[in-house]
Amino acid sequence: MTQTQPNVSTTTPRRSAVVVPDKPALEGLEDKWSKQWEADQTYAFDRTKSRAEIYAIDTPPPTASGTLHFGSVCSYTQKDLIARYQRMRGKEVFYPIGWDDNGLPTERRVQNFFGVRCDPSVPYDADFTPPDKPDPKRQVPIGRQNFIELCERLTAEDEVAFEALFRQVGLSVDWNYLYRTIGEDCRITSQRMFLRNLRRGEAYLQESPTLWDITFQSAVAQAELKAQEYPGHYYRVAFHGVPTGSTDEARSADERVWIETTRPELIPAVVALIAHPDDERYQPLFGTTVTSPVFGVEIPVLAHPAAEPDKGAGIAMCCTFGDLTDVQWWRELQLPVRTVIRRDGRLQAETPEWLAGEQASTAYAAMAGKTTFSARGAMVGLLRESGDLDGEPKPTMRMTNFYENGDKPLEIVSTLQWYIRNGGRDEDLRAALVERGNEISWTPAYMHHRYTNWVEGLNGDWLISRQRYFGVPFPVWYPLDAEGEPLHDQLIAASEDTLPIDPSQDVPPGYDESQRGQPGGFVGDPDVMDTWATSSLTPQIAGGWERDPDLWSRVYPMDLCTQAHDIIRTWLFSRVVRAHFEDGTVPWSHAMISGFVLDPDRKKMSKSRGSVSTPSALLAQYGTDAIRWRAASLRPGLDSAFDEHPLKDGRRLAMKILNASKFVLGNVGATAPDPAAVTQAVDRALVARLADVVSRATTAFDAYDYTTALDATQKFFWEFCDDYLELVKERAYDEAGGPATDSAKATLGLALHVQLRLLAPFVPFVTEEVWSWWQEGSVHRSTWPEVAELGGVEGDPAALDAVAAALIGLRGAKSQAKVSMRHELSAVEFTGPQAALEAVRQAEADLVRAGRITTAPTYVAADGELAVSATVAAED
RNA sequence: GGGCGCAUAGCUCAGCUGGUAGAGCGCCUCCCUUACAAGGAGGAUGUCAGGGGUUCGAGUCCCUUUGCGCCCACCA
Repeated sequence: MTQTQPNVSTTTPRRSAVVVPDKPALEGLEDKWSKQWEADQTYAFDRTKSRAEIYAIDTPPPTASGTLHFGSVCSYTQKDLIARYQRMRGKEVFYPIGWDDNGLPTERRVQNFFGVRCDPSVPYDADFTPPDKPDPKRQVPIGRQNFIELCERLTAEDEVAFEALFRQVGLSVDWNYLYRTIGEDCRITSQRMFLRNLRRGEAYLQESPTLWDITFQSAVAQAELKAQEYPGHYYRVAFHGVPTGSTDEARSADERVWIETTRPELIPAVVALIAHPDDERYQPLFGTTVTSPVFGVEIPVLAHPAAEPDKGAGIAMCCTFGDLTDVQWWRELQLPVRTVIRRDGRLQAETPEWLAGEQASTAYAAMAGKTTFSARGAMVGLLRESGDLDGEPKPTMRMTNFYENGDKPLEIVSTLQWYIRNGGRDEDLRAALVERGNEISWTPAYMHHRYTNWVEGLNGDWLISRQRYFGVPFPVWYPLDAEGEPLHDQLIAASEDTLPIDPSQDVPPGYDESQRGQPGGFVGDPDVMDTWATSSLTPQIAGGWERDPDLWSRVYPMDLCTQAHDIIRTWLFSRVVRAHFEDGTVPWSHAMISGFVLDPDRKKMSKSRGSVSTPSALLAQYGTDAIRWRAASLRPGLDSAFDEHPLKDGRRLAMKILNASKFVLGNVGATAPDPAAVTQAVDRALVARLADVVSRATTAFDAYDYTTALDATQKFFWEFCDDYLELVKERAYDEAGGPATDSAKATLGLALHVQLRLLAPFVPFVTEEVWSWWQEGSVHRSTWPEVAELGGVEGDPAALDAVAAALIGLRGAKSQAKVSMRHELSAVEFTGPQAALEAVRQAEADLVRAGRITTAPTYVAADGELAVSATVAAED
């Protein structure tokens, strides 16, 4: 990474000449200034600063596969507000970003984009070119290396486009620190941390039932589940009592036990019937056996408290595996494994060994090789034939687990997988990780509950292996025994100094390539790590952990983590886990959680429903500053419905900044900010009010409350334009000059100088443009305004309100009379409390000119609000 | 079923430690005014979801009901 000295200017010397364009415009500002910022390295991180001077931000690496939607732009902008504020407060902001390009989303995009699919059995083809017209129905099988090359190619293209978009959004990230989660540094970091976890026993390999997506043919983690309603039927099916082992001599072979199931195709995999221990209906059966319908397999009837008496028939068929309750029963009751579902979701082709006898194997042949759906149909036919199906199936909607990006229900398959401990199976660890959550300060505070809730509800460790291709490989090999079977308990871990490695290409120490896959030789771990296993290390990746100890010592633990609330359970939690194990810390002291931007009908925006508002079009139409202004008005944590109307307001503000600044600097000729020249009462009142705004905006920003900071700032700005500017412009124009004119010009210069800086985090392009007309350096490297720089100007903010009310009263008189604002007024009378009248009297000269009052106003003391009456002069 | 959030003008929302209801948009009326017509000025608009309680006083605090949303659990 290149290290460049940023363009820092703590003082903001005025340009020798003020250059104001005749017709200032918003168009082109994004292009102009993003190029200039790059050229000047305005946001480059100065790594010579100490930890205390640095503000470090961990920001989500966006998935470059796919399009960015409006909500993401808002979310990234909200983080950027904090970054820009902290930078202006004098912090050296460490604000890197990366692309999360490995993982299933990329693979899926590549499959669709090129019309291919990965088949590891296909050999590498150096001359492979993807089909001209991708056919989603007939994806071309290609080898693993070819597939990875296509992933590399497409992500590289996507990332170029993404960087351009992010620059257009005006994020003040330091692009010199850009990382890719599939890049070499990331692979090293990810593998190194895995090896550390492995050495300490925090990562382990285990064969166990796993939630399995049959479409992607990979295990998925608990955090990636979504529960959805899925239509099905209840089938009432008979199991048969048998005399053997029965305590009840009266039982006969045709005695029936009725169960209800939604998955009759799993009857070949049944290992027990289970009812609640207190369920009187089934107590006589506990300890006996029954036989399954059609197949006649003898299975025990057992008691377990997880069985619910009021569900179905109250007695359940336990299969390996139909659902997570089956897994619990299998584990706690020590039942055998009888797997019939293959990893592709079909029933296995060969008749399982426990289905003994002619009848059973004939029956199974009707289901073999079929999908669960077809096999279910076949099984129902068999049950009807044997008379073991009672009545007609009853339709039902049941909640079923899906992979969050999948559309077929998950199966449960017993497989060998890598896990990282996360407290899901360990009370002490869980408590420690809950405690880590308490060490973080949360914005909004209630998001902390989401974290605690999730950690306390974990029911298993974190499954990190995926049976996929485009990801970080596990840096381990396994020796093969004399039969060529891998010895998983004797794994060979790579040493840290050889990373990154790919065990399918690299050879473990003591072996050579010819021994790969040979009996007595070795084999590489075939899986890759899940995306989250790598992105859980973004603080380490960005901060140079083990790669750049000097950098690491200056940025870690970081100050801020920013993200949306949907990934608290994944990204946020997983980073806490990794940091807890490696460093015994939380990775950052503060978490700011953003909400979603929803469809206008308040549904979650989704690409499939075609409702994603493309940010590019909106950015082009309204300008980046308008979009950012909108983002800044969305409070952390709260979802909001997409609405195009406010974007116009944002644009209006940006235009107003441009025009008001042009007026103040060009037409009026405001002078350099100089508090000492502010002498007039109304001018002092304005500065006093501005001091209050500075104070409020600063307090709000310090509390990550950017909406309040924006609110206070823009409210003042509009009043500044509508009232103060209108009021004093004649005085400021006055060619005769004098202290009163000097005071107006100085006040305008001072107010603009402060307001541009208050607005800079929100609308960086237009403020930078105006700043460049009269100041040196970037407004984004100038110092955040402080009350002290207003020179202790004493003023009464209430006086400003009184004068503004007077001016509004004068305009109201003209508006009611339906005449132009240029029209003259006479017989003006101000009525109100003494203090307000006094303030108005002090600004009388300004009011007379601004209101075109032709006769001396009169003042009448009275209770209540300040009121104005006036006579509109007759039309000419 | 557990947890969290929300309910204020037609719309989107602000109202901090309780003290006479606010903003923007939209709407109505007016104004081509030498910063701004993709503008400007003026104006109207509310049983603060319902019901209790504390208090001199409640949009704000407590209890409760209802409705909506999110997270988690729910697969026989």
